[in-house]
Amino acid sequence: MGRVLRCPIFPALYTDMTTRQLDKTYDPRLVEERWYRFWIERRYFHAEPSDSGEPYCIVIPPPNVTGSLHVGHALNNTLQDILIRWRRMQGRNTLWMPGTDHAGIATQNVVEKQLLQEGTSREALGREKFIERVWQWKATSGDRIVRQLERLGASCDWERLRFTMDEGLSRAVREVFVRLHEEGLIYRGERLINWCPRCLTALSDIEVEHEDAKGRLYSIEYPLADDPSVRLTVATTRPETMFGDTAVAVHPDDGRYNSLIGREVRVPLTGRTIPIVGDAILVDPEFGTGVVKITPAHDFNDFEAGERHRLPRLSVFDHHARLDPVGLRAAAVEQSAVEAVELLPAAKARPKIEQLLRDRGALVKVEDHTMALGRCYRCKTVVEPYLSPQWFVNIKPLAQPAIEAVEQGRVRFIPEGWINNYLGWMRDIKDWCISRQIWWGHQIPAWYCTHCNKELILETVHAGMATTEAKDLPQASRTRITILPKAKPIVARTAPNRCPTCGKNRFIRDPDVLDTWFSSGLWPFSTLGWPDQTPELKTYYPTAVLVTGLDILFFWVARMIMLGLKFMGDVPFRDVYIHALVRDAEGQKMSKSKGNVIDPLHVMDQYGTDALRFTLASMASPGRDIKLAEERIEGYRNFANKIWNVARFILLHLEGPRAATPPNERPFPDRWILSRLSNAVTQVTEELNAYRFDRAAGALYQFIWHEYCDWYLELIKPELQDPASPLAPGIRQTLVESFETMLRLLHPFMPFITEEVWQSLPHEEASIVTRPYPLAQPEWADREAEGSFVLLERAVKMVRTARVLLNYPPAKHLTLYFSHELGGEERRLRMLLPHVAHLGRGKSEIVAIENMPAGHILRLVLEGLTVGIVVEGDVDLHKALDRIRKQIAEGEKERQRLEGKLNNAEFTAKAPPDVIADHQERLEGVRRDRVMLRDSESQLDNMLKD
RNA sequence: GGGCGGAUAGCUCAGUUGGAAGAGCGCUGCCCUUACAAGGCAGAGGUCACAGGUUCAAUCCCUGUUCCGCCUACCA
Repeated sequence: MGRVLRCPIFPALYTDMTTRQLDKTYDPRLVEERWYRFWIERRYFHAEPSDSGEPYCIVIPPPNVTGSLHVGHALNNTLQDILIRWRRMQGRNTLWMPGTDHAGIATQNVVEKQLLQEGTSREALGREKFIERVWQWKATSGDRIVRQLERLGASCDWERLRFTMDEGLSRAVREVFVRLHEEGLIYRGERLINWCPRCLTALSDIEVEHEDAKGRLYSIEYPLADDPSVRLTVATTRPETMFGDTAVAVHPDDGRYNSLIGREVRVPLTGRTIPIVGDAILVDPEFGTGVVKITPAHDFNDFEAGERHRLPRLSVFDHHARLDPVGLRAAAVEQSAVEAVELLPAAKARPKIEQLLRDRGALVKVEDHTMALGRCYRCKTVVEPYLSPQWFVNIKPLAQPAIEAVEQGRVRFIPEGWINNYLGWMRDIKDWCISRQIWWGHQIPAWYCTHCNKELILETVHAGMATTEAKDLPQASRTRITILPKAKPIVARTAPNRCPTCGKNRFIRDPDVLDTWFSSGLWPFSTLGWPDQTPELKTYYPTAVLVTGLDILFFWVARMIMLGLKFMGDVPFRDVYIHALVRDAEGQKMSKSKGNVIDPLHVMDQYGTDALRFTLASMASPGRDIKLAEERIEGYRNFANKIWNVARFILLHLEGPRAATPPNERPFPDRWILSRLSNAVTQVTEELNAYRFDRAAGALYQFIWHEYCDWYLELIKPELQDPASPLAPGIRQTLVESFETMLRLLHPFMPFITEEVWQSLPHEEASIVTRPYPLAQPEWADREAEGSFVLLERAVKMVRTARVLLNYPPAKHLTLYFSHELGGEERRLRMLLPHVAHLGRGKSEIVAIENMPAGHILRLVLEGLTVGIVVEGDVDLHKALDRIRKQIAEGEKERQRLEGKLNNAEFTAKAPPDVIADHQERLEGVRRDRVMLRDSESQLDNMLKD
């Protein structure tokens, strides 16, 4: 004990620990940061296109710059790092491309909150100053997530770190935008879009999260304009939108109403009359009253119905989703009603409207009703369908090739089940709203000639908004402009010099920025240098695999496939590995508000990075969410400690000569462990090839703990502890060799402890990081040794069981007789007996013989193996008798089951021969054991009577 | 409303081209045996959700039911 660890490469690494002894427990805090720096200094993670080896590239799902490492990141990046480190060790030209995402709305929110605390706002600052401020924020805090990924051990090529707002990536964004616009695949138009009244921006369809909410269904009577005695009853969940109604619809085949089509009804509380139209798409005559109001400016279905019937659009909300007095008056709402509801958000306006309708006698009934509510995915505010001019991608032409690529298997999904999800979404894809009314992001490369579009550029956001804006917002925001849909944009890579129409050079740039996911959609090629044809692009595109969570399948994965195919002419990645969501131990989604968040940084502090990584890998079974419990992490912390102590053991016993022994001269334990090791190598490699991280981790755990530690180390201890042992040099060699191989096998999963331990072993290379990944050694496979082990294990377990059963103290001498009924096993058993004696614990003298001496001998039986135990002194035999009776009962059940089966004519006629032979063999064993057990039972009985 | 996935030991989860049910944690008992008590050894614990069907044989394949997740959707 007490060897000094010294790093042979960088002795300085250990200067502060030169007197450090190998403690009994592994302390990750002492080693992790040190080794990470070592790896970075040696540039092990850096890749060049000119490097040797088949390229293997993964682009990181760029975390938000605002992000802090959460357990989902930890899982995602652990899996990527396992793949990358594994492939690097296999000699591939391995690039893990890292980067962060500017995360438009999220980042803007973070900085805005800061400004609020400082008593100011982005509007007061103005656009340029604000953006400057965000960059400043990014410079100081934006790298936090990068440092946390380093902490996780992520072997990214940090020299290539990218950011979605880098100049290079921004150039790619402009290039893509311009080209798509040139092809007519990007257009600007006034549509109903999802609007977040808190973020004050448009959202794409998938940025809206749906949830069921309790609401009410209001039935309201609309009187016929020319005959108020006839009233149509309309049901709505949102009575506040009725002011914007521009028609009511009935089913054209509905005999109750179709004669009324073409006549008009009066909208209650207004001076307006609107037409009755027939619409077979919108109206289900079976539902409700069969009459539907149409509000094209505030409902997606109604918007489309409005298109079909060329109805006007009346917007009655402002951009804070409050009832807008200007809009209300434009909709001819009665003054008293306007005063009652103006500037109220929908939820507050609803009871007032309910009262107004009641007073008017227009409210027929109100029922409880559940409805789907959309919320902003960033701030959870209820989104409002809102009419405004926006930019869109005409997505169908891009979607088609992306559908085919997956159908043809050019992009594989793992697990495959998600393919249908993907295809279903892609086939039904809607145009993508890509403009956002925020400041932080890629500003749209479109300019308007202020001369030619004079009337179309307004200083207010919406005709109805001026009043509310002036009231609520500071001075600076009033300069905000709205460019009406009819304005003609000039889309270009750089700002235009002169207007092609009028020749003047006064332009205003479109104030909108692009959806964050527009730039992340280019990530696999923009990070590699596109639009330039760089060596990186040629070498590493298409990338090997994308590792991601399901939550961004549509946001990100689908768009990368579409844009990759469009601009690179090839898929961005061959495989998409989709991992699960990490939940808490109760299966709840982790969230700050629930307070059930497991902080990976805290976990790493407490248990070590390797323990966290191994836990996540172990639990990454496909198709099932991960319920992460802290006890599990603790278990793998113990596993790390186990490895640490193996290293201590080996260093302790390494003194003395080592010699390579020819395979056929190796002692049984060495032959056995090498055979098992080769098996583990094969298994781990196969599982990694199939992205079965859980099974690979399981195989490693099983091999290292339960084969290597529990059996191999115990088997060789006597030889190592015997200074005169002629076998010791060979065993030492196998010991070091097998352990080093095992460390390499484990390294992608537990990089820190494997490096730490590896460095303490004799070695020539600089680091385990660049050592080759183990290959299965066919010459190590040894069926003979594996067969012997099975016999050994049985014999040892019997001796151990016997001691426990008899309550036999370890110090008390035990004489054991073994016999084996199977021919040919006798010799093998004799060879194993010294090991049995040693592993059986305590002092044992073991003899193998065919005929046991008569007398006070207790016999135990296990699968054809019999052990006779000479009992000395007083022992409690009742437990042993109970055990034997239990065995007899179990054997009896098994015997009946097997006999029943073998007596079944159909079974013997139809089952495969090997199955039948197996059954027969088992039956023979059971019968044999039965004789011995009965014998033991009566012996014990007699002994107890004495 | 549509689609997908899950239901196996007290807990978290593996597994089986259909042929004697597995791990980790927890629990019980013994052991501080000079690598490791964050350990060792020996145990207890399961009609593999329910009901049918196919088969010589079903936890596994098929059908239906119940419960739980997730994705998706315009039913006012």
